[in-house]
Order: sequence, then C-alpha cells, then structure tokens
Amino acid sequence: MGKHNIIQPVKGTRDFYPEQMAIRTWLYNAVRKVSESFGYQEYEGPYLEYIDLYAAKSGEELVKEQSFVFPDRGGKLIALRPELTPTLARMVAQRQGQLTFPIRWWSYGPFWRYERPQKGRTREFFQWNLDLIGLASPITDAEIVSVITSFFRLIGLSSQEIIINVNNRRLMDVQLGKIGIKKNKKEVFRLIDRKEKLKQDAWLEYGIELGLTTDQINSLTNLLENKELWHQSEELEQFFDLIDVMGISDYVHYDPKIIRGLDYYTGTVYEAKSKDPSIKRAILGGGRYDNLLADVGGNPLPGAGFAMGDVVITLLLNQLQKLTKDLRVNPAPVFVTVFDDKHMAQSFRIADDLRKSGLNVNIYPQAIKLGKQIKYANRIGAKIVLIIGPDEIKDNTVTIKILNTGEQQTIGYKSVINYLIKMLEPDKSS
RNA sequence: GCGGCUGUAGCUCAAUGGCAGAGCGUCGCACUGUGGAUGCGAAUGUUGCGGGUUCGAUCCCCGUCAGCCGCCCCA
Repeated sequence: MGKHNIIQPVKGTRDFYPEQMAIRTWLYNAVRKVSESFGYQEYEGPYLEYIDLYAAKSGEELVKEQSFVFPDRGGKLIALRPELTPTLARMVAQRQGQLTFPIRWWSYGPFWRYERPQKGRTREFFQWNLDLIGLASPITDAEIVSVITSFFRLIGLSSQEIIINVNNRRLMDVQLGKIGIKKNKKEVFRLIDRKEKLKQDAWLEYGIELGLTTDQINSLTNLLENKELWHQSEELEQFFDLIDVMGISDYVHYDPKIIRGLDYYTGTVYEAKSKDPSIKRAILGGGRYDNLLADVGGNPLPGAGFAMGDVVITLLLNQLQKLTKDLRVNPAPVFVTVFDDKHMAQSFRIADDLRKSGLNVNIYPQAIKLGKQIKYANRIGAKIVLIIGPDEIKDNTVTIKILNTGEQQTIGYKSVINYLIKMLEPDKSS
C-alpha cells in the first residue's frame, strides 16, 4: 500500500496536478494571446530529431553534454530536442521557395536538457519561441522586444519587477577591435558574459589566461561600464529610438555586459531578468541572427527571436504572488445533488438538460447524505448546487443554492436553465 | 559531470542511541432535506532506499536515490 513502492518520476521532470496544470494552461493562453496580437502564426516541430541537426549549430556542450540521446533500431542517434532553432531553420529551409517573407512564427512546447536540476531549472521544460525571419533591421528587433513587454504587461509584471537588458554583438566586436582584441573573440565574449558572476580577481585572472594584456583588461573593464556605448552603434540608436516611440523604454535598458551564450547571435541581443535578486536566472533571452539557414543548407536568411522557459517565469510569478487570480481548477460551476436512489433519475435528467444548454455540470454519483454532497461541492469549487428532492419533483421545481452567499431559492423546472445561464454569464467572459 | 546541505504522517515541521510526536489537512459524529464555523472522536509512518557499527539505529558510519545551493551551461 505505502508509497515506498511507487516508482519515482524521472529526475528533473514535473507532475502537473490540476492546480499546476491550470497555471500551465494559463501561461500558454497568455503566450498565444500576445503572439497572435502581433500576427505571429503558431507552428510546431517534432520532439525527436537526428543529433546531426544540432551537431553543426548549437554549442558543442548543448549537444554533447546536455541532450538526451539514444540510438534508434538502425543505430542512428536521436535526440530529444534541446532547443527549437535548428528545427525552425530546417523547416524554413525546406520551404524557403514558397514562404512569404518576412515570416512571423511562434511555438510553445516541451524540451529536454540533461542538466543538474535545481531551482528554476528542470530536465523537462516548456519553452516559448518566437521568431521574425527574413529581415535584418532594428525595426524587427524592436518589434520582438515589444512582444516581450506586451507579454510582461499582460501577465502583470511591471518595469518595477522586470528589466530587459540589451546589447549588440557587432558593436562589441568593433569595440574589442579598437582595444586591440582581434583573436579569441568567442572566448572574450564568454569573459564578458561572466563579468557579473566572477569575483573581480578571478575575472582578471581569467582575462590574463585568455592572453589579454593588463591594458586590454582595463580598457575592457571601462567598456563594460560605459552605459553610453550604444551611441556608437547606428543599429542600437535606431533600436532605442523605436523603443522610445513604442513607449516601452521603462522596461528596456542598455547594458554592455549582455552578450548571450549561443554562438549564432550576430547583432542585437537581450535578456530579461527579475529585479528581485533572489532569482538570478534569465527569464528569457534572444537576439538577432543573420545566418540562420547556413548550417542546414539553405540560403542565408536574417532573423531575430527569443526563447522563454516556463520554469523561471512561473517561479517569479509565484514569488510575487501573481498567480492567485481566478485560475479555474474546477471547470463545472454547477453541481447537481442526488436525493436518493428513487429520485436519482430526475437529477440526471436536469444535469443532462443543462449540459445540452452549454453549461458544465457535475453530479454526485451516489445517493448519500445531502450535507456531504454539498460539502463535497464546496470543496471542489462549485458555485451553485441544485437540489432535487421529493418536494421539488412533486411541484416540478428545482432548488438552487448559491454557495458563497448561502442564499437559496426554489424555482420552476422550466426556468432553471435560463436562470442559471443568466446567473453565470459574467463569469463566462473571463 | 564536480563540490556542499537536506530527506520523519497527505502538507509544514518537532524529537530521542531505548514504545515515533504536534499543527494543518483527511475521515466520522453532534447535524438521516443543506456546505463553510465550533466541539468531540478516529485513521495514517518499513523515519527516502540498501548495507554497516551496536544488546538495540529514525539518530552514528558507508553507499545509493531524490530535492535544494553553488560550478558548468542555459530557457
């Protein structure tokens, strides 16, 4: 009997009980609403891909260390998808000739990464991907960031709670050149990425290991503290102008330390973080890539997009107590009781009539004490309880009890449906 | 994959090298045509799992699994 013989869930996975599933669905609906409000189309790729798809493009680590990989019966290596961008590249490349560019696509689905699970990080997670492909322009970057801020607003996260930090890789490339850093740029980007994480002396040491001179490290440090550096990038000047025009500059800030880990970013990059220092992980990250299809054999196409995992955002919303809004766990507001075996048929009849009229209706599947049935209805979150006993059946009426006020009245059977529909109407819109 | 902390009832957590505890929740009754409140009562544990030390281990030791924190990486 005990729980000791229950087989454990796979490490790093989550069970979605109805309460959590309601949150997951709510998040998905918010994502869909915002994506579609900007005209993005939903798409989806397979959850399984040959590992070769990732081998060329994503970072080495992502494929070798962080993917769930297994051989199929023919010995070919299959990966549970660790990210969507390579799939997107393939899907676009396959139809490159027939798509109307620019395309705006979004997707929300499961991904798997073989990582050490901890707070804000699981091995199985959901990710929102949104991309605009076919144009290389700061306008598209600004649009993507605008989608992001719309999303934050929709789910109730203000610029008090969230910040989107922006930088540009081309700008950093030029600036690094100016201070004589020409080689090892990928490594230096990594060094920049870790400025905030490492302690100062550890960071300096890392820089020296990369072969930088003390002068260069000093120059780099100055660079990374220069909040006005973006004025030297025409792209970013345009970008921030647009952000201003769109009225979202309260969320968006320039930060020369933002560089992003993925290799395929080429231009403007950004990440959103919580201002609450207890959540250090990025909520979402994205940027411009100008060479999306190169590795899957298509003609090069520029694009921009971002990805947001469900774990950190849910964690944040939980912490800020923004999830308490009416997340509907019980879909049926109406609860029909069963008086006794003799009068059960009438209860089933009315439940059926109500369902035919479009109402969601629960019925107690057993003729036990009325008190228990009402108690149960209350527990599972019903709003209205119907009582059909001998008196009601004799008079051809139904007793309606509203649970949160306790008031109750008996009305004619024929008017019950309209009465309930009217009563629940304001609820339906939400 | 590496380093650290933790694991006791459904949940939150006490406790002791010698009979396993509380609060909350659950269930029952007061209340056989009416829930939430109150009162009374009840059930539930191989103390994560496996091994060792010991007369005796939930406690000490080793291993393992899982969670959390950090590294790595990133959503």
